[in-house]
Amino acid sequence: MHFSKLFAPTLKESPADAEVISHKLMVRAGMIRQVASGIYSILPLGLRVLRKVEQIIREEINQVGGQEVFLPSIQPAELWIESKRWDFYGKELLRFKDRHNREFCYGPTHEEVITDVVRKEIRSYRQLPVVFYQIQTKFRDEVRPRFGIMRGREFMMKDAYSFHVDEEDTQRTYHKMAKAYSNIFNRCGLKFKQVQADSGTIGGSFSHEFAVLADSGEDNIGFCELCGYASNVELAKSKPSPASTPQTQQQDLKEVETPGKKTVEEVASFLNIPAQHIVKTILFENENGLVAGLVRGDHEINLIKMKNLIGCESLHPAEEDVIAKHPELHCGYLGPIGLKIPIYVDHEVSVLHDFVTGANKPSAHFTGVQVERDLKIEKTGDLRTVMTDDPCPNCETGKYQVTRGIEVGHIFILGTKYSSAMKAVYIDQQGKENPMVMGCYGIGVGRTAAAAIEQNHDERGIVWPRNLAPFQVVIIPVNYSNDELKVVSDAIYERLQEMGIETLLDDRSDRLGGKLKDADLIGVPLQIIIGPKNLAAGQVEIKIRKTNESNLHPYPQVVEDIPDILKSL
RNA sequence: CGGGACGUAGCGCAGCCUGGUUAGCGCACUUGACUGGGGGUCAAGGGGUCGGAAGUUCAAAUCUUCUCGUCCCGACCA
Repeated sequence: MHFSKLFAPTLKESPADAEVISHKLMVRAGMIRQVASGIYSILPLGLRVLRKVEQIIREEINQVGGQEVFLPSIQPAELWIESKRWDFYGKELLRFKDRHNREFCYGPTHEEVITDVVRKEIRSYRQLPVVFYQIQTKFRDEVRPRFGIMRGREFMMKDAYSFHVDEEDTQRTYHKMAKAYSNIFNRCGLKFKQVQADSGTIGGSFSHEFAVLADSGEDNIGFCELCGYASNVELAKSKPSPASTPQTQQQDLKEVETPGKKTVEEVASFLNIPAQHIVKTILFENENGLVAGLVRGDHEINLIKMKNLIGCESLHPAEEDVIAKHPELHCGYLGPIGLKIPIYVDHEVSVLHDFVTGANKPSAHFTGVQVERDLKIEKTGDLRTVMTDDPCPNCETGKYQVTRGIEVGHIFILGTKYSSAMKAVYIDQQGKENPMVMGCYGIGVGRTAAAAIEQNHDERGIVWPRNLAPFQVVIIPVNYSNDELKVVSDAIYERLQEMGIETLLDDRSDRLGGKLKDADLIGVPLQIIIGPKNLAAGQVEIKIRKTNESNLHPYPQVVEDIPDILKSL
């Protein structure tokens, strides 16, 4: 490709509306342009990268028996009504009507459609298992799209679905798929972790996320370097402390005045005690009304764990106006004693003695609170979000590291949720009808490319992992209008093309500085710089983008070495 | 959905508070010349419904109201 013919509108300055580095660099490198909030046009350089990701995905998913299909982006409401998700999915589902006034949606995911295909065509256990996948544009009307292509509303996704006779067989495919995912992200040159994850609204029995470790990630990942345990903090288990016996005699319950001291920090410094000796009470609302969660003052309560412990349908932090309807509730002075709603307690609280809680009246707290003596507990369990340096729940001496992660892949075992609702059944060996057991496996294609930039960039621009680079080599003649430089540049270009190496020839009339800046920005792994002085000495300069290392090599022999140099990167 | 901010040339911004001829700057763009190893120099140019609508005023980029768009924080989220 000649650079003069490539549509790569590079920018010197970062766009004002970009926040994270991958977004800035993708726009600056001329890979993408925004069309509307969360909706982007992918320009040639961007598409080349996405195609690389797609191809890697195809190869690995084919390898584990996936068959590629292409399902409609527009889906009829009937299927979603059948699966009960038409009402459940909410505003994120983009809905509209056709000219006959029939309702449709733009597919945010494709369980319904693929299940519909399978139920119509597959009858017997002999035809199972099957794995289908597609790479398709999805639309989710996110409340807040951000970070460019990383969290767009419209986005490219690989989604795969598997159908099985039973859970055990589903697990076999699930594990194969997990391995394929590891291969994919390794080939993409990413540092990632496979972590336990919440299955969210897709539903199902268990699931793993593939998280690329990067500060700009929106998830928190907890992992133990010693034993390898890794989980999204949404459900990362906390290790219960052993029950302790009080060193002195139990204190008596005592009410103290704490005017204006509402936060844990304020109360801790006012009473001159550590935050660990305070227990905070957090109000939530579920389908049955208000409930309270208790965690230690220095801990954060975890909504998902709370929901799981209660076993309720929905759970969210109590709204202010709901709290306002209860005159006995005083925010800042909430406490479990005398509270007339179900109380759920973190197990770290249950081993405490002589702690402080709100007194359920303005400007007062209790000290000397004892769990056994003073609290009426609905249930105790793991309620808090783990933090760095917390003990690992899985091994003896390990500790949690908590870092940010970008969720690039997610795999689920769905069970029979969709097959039951939509009657996707097979006949087993006994001639009996059973719902198929399903698995589902997604990868964000654009997000994977963006995550690769988050992990591989420097102050000059993108440093593409070799397998994702839009071009492997860029040839930069210092002055292409100089005949000798042009002849050599063209010759190298021709030869590399013959060798099947994706090469960009910067034939533009720009000055060298500009061409180098663009090459750095775009992130092509190898630069071949051809200048008059070096060439007169029979040499060309080879520069490695990643390390900025630059070496002179004899021309023309060096051209034949390029494949090896690339492999060594 | 709650809170905050922004919208002026392709991009990045100033001007607005305190209304007053032809609305500026940098980059980019066009033409020419000189240049040619990290965005060079000089000269000459082109490009604007100041997001939109209504209002206040002798006069609106500037003040008011409404509206649309975009971004940030939060809530939410395969």
